[in-house]
Parts: sequence; C-alpha cells; structure tokens
Amino acid sequence: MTGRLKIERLRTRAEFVNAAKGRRYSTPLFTLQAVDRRERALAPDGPDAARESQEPRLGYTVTKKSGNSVQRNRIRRRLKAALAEATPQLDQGGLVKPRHDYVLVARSTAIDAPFANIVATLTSAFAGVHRPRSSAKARLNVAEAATEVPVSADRDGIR
RNA sequence: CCAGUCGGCCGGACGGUCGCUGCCCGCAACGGCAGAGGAAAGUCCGGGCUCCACGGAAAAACGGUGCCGGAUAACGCCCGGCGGGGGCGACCCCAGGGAAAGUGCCACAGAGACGAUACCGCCUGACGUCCUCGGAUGACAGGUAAGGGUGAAAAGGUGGGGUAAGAGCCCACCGCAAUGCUGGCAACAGGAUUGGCAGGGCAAACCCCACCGGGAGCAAAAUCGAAUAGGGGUGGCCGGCGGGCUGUCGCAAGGCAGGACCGCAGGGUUUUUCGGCCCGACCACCCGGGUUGAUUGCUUGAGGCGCAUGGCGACAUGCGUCCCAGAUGAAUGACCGUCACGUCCGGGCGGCAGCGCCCGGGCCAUACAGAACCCGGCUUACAGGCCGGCUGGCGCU
Repeated sequence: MTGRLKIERLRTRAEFVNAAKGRRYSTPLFTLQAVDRRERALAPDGPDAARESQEPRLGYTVTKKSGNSVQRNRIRRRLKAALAEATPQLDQGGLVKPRHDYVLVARSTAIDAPFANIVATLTSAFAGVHRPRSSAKARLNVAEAATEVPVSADRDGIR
C-alpha cells in the first residue's frame, strides 16, 4: 500500500459554491457533490496553486437544520471517520478521481446511523456520483441497494 | 434512621486499532510532548486590550445604582452587620433613599375622605297628644364620635375614671412626634423628658436627592499584498508620418542630413497658419487606496497548585513550585473490547426495627452541553452520584 490515497480538505467558501454546481448523488444519510476542477475551475487566469494540484479534495457541510453545535460536530466527525474507513476500498476501485472536488452534505440521520452503514453508503455514493446521468435506472438500483440496510437499522437505533 | 436546611465536589475508567491540530527534533520518513467546560451556553453586568472622539474639567441630556460598613482592578457580584417579614428550629425572603419640594392616581360605596362628617342611634330642653301621674310618643332646638352602617382608610389602641349622654376631657400601659442623653465608624439600638397627638397608600407613576458612566468592539487593530477593474502624478506620442526635392555616401538596394515644396494627422480653443495651449486615447515609469488570501494580535495571566501569616469573612500578603488548547469550512475524534457505577430479580448473613453487607443472573441507560482575544461575576441547563456542617424528630444503650 505505498500509493495510498490522499484526500485534501476544502477550505474556502468559493470552493464549496463551485462544487455545488457539479454532479450530485443523494442517499438517506447525506448528499455527495462532485466537480472536476479542470472543467469548472476557479480563477482561470490566475496562478491558482489548487489548479495545479492533482490531489482530490473533499469538504463537509453540516447545516443548522441538523441540530445544535454538539450534534453538528458529532455528525462531521463520524463522516470523517467513516471516510477514513472506506478509503482503502475507494482507492482500490478508483472511485475517487484526481483533480476532483467533493462535498458531503450531511443529513440529521447520520448522527445515530450504524457506523458500518455509513461506510457502505459512502462507497456506493462515490461510485454513483460519477455515473452518467442518462443511465438513471442503474443509478436507482445502486441507491436502493445502499438504502435498504440503513433504513432498517435506523428503526432499531431510534426507537 | 427519618425529615429538613446550608455549603462543597465528581460528572465515567482502562486497554487496543485508525486518525486530526499545534509545538519540538529532522533533508525527509519515523518519532516525542500537549490537546474543551462547570457551565466552554445566554451575552445580562464589571475590567484588561485595540481603534475613534475629546484642551483640563464641569454641566445638560440619557442610562444605571439605591439601608450601613468592608473587600476588589472593577462591579448591580461577594463578605459582615442593621431593619422588616416567614419558620418550632437550622435557616430563608425583601428594588430596603426621599411622601412636611411639587404634580398625579386611589373605582365604587358612604351623611361625611384631609387639618372632614350628624344618616340611624344616644342624651338634654321647652311644646303638643295619651294615660294607671310617672312614663310613652310626635315634630322642633341643641349636645354627642361610645355603638350601627359604608369603605382600603372614618382622626391613635386597651383598660379605668368621668359625664345628661359622650369625648385624651383626665389617668395607666402600648403606639406616635419633638428634644437632648448613652452605646456603635455607621445603618441602628436602648432608655429619658416633653407634647394629648401632627397622621392614609402608591416613587417597579412623574419627580427630588446622592453616587457611577465618552463611543465602538478581536469581524477591534496592525503589516504584506495576486489577478481583474479603477484613482493620482510625471514623461513620451508631439519639432510627427508619407511623398517629392536638394546635398552626401554607396556598384546597387538603400542610409544619413537639409529645408520658406505637397498631402495626412481624435476633440476643443486662439483673427489665420498641423505653430502654441488645453482635454482625451495609447505607451512607459512612479505613488496611493484596497477585495480573495497570508501574517501578527493569540495566549504568561488581576494564572494554577501547595504552605505560612493576618482577618469572623469576602479577601490580602509572603515563600515555594508548575507552564496547562490555540483551531479559523474551525483540531481536541471514530470504532471495538473489558470493567466500574446504577437499576431490577433471586438467595444468604447481621440487626428489635428502619436498614446495611455479601453472592449469582439480567439490563447496557449515562445528563446539560463544544473553547474562538483574555479575565471577575450573574443567570439559565444538567442523568446519576459523593462528602461535610447544622436543625427537628424517632429508636436503642
């Protein structure tokens, strides 16, 4: 495992806004947004250092709808931990593409969903977000496969 | 042991795997060290710090505080007292300056509501009527604040004397006011003399008095500053360009120079003149502002801990010791295992009892909540648990 996958962090508001204009893939736990930095680059004339970088980047969005600061922080930390768990699998499948920016928009269900389901959903989401939009049927199938497990688990976890 | 009251504290632990932020070492990799709270919360007070304003101050306006003394960097917090109220008690509660500076409000009821009042009643008188000659009764005149009635409040309260009936009319005690005395730094307390007695409530109504306060905030503020756009200054273009002519160099192409020839050359102005001046465009250089961003501010501080001393205490002083988060789309975590603690069930032991302890098994809940410049407070939220002081009961000896 010498060529381990390294994902950088999105930091500025402009990067987040830019990523929101790209593809998106929704699951019951979160929405994944993705954009190719070559196709839709920030500041095309400037010597933008980020444009030169080959590394994929990812950011987290947890809105105030998700709860108070304690709950929001917990959601973000669980997503971070789940991503680290899923990284080897994503790397193997080549699902995280270089020069892409990703944003994870969390939903409030992520706070108490079983950890294994977050990891599994994450993997399928990265696979689904790059799928062409025309093959809607295939996208649906993947979504359903990813959805079935967490939904039943939510019932156990909440009630 | 039960009930209560006051104060303080904890608020999961250990191990494993994989990460995050900062610092240190290092070329790098690896590695080492540190890493949320009692409220980090609400942003309600008080300070430090920064910028702005301002001659020193003071006043007005506005806002705040409001028994006295202390403590503090400061406070509306805190500590110790005082006064009032509640509780058997420990203890708790109080926005607790001024109502003889003024204005305002207090419905309704009631005969009368501010230095007021005679409706009923009570008493006296002369007159009329009746009769068992002493009373009853009617209207009138006068006295009266004891009783009834109204009200939040009716001009001190209780008891006695007194009187035609009554009344601080007189007396005792209580209350009130004034004066001076004693104790206390003071708030205030105590008792003395005098006065038959001034007087309702509301100041979280306006107001008056005393004291305090300049404003905005770390997204403060400072430094560096990309691209794009844009501001100011100086210079260039502008004694120009093209053609032709003359001179000169050259084999030639062409170069160089001259000049009172011809044409062109953004806009305006001057009587005309491409000559002058002004404006604009373009180019070069310089200066200044400034967005994204970066750095500083940024963590050593009214600091933590321990001991000693002074003080009832808040707190202060001295000595020793420690360095203890600095993120910025925002680190301080995720997952797994074991165990505490809790609770429920069953069994056993001790004890008169409430109860306590031990063993086995099940459950797997664990609150409120996440630093954002830093301190002192207040307020609010908080599963569960621990410790101590004091008060009132009950039981046993």
